[in-house]
Amino acid sequence: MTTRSSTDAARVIPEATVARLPVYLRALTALADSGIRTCSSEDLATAAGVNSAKLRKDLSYLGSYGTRGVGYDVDYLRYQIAREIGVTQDWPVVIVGIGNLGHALANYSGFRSRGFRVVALLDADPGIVGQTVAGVVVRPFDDLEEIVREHDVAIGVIATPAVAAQDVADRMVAIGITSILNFAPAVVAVPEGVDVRKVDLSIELQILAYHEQRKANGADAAPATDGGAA
Amino acid sequence: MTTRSSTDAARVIPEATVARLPVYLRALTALADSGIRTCSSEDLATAAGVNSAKLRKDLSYLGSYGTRGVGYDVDYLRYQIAREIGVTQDWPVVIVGIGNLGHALANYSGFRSRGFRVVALLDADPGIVGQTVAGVVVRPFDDLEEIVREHDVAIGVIATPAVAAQDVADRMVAIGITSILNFAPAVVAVPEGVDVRKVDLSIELQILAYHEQRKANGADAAPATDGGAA
DNA sequence: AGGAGTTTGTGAACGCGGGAACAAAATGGA
DNA sequence: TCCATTTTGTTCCCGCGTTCACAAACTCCT
Repeated sequence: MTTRSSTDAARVIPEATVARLPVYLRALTALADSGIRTCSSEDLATAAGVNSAKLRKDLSYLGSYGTRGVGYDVDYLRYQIAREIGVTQDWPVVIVGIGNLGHALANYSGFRSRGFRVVALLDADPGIVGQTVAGVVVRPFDDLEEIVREHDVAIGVIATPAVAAQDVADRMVAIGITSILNFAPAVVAVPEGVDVRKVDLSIELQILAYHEQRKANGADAAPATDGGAA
Repeated sequence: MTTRSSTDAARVIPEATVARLPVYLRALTALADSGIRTCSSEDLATAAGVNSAKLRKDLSYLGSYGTRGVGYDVDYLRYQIAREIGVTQDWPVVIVGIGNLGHALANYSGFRSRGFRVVALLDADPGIVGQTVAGVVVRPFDDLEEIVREHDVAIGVIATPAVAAQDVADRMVAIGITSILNFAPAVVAVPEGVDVRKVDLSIELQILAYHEQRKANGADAAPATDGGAA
């Protein structure tokens, strides 16, 4: 129905679908590494831990990249999803706050292999600035603007203590960063047009604790889990 | 309508609400630390970064803990939410996989301060076993069962490489762990009754990248026949 | 005491996402 | 060529979650 050329970026993809595309991408990479060239929606859905109908609907938002009666070409679909997400190119990223978590993030190889390149590590603590982490020298937080301009950075990662998070976010936004991944246990407010995603380690544990408590409390039934695999 | 006593655990709280309760808890703690004794739903909603109507509806699933015309008693509400989530007691947790991320998790003070106690660090690598991390000696993965029985552990954290994740999960489930927090970039399948939550660092970045790409691609411009080639 | 002003708790409308079921399209065999 | 088989792409329906809007309940001032 909709005329969609291969460079048509005007289609609207539901948020829920966008959040699953990286999972499909990972599953496809795993399949490709196993030497599998073609797969059905059922196969891929199993590998990704979702329902096959949901998978097909998700993929249909991207276009018709499968062949009825046959399935999907693993490499082709992988490329199409990568292109849609935008990870065929490398995204430069800065990490602010080189504590325990920042350390781990700087060393995380999954970033580079999935389309991201850490161009700088920043910290406000003079005791940390100058240290070498993951082969990179930690620079003072005030260098943020220079680094962002030099590498045209659009994505920033906050791994500072909670109290510093809002300040860092404000500074990032002022300099032109438009996407923030926040690991600090704090709500950061940003103006319209800036995306923030948050990852809170203890919140995830608390959610598990809630369900765990209910299991223990006898209760009536199993608390429907989110992605419980079959 | 529903008769709800303070110890009634049969009420069903929507998943979306459960996921926000820890955020409210954090916001309340922040308010309490600022010396604020009472707050309105508007205040708390702002602090938590949500809509006040949503906040009130969420809290209404727990009971009527506010006072009309006045607001909420910060400490009282905080206790009620903590009790509902189940973090008035301490939950013992084991962390498997003491690489970069496991290291950071072991050192993360937010766990202990929010109701969780890391009772053991485990790794399958003999080169890591025996090291002291966060004041705890890393033990061999095979000690899992002994530790889980000794401390009555219900929650396990997986911070291993992707290939090991499913094995570790299977082992955890076999031993009786019923809640898993998975940091490995892999889908883990578990039987019914076991809860799994996953945190994938690069997936979060990929979601940001998708939106970033769309911002760059001519944004919301009217979808002319030709995809904006600007 | 009574009314004005606040703020909570909730009923109802609405929109999004999930899942089943089916039509459309491709392959392969007779 | 034509039919059976397979698997995708899509439509329809349902349930959950979000939001609006308002009645109920409490305080404070006169």
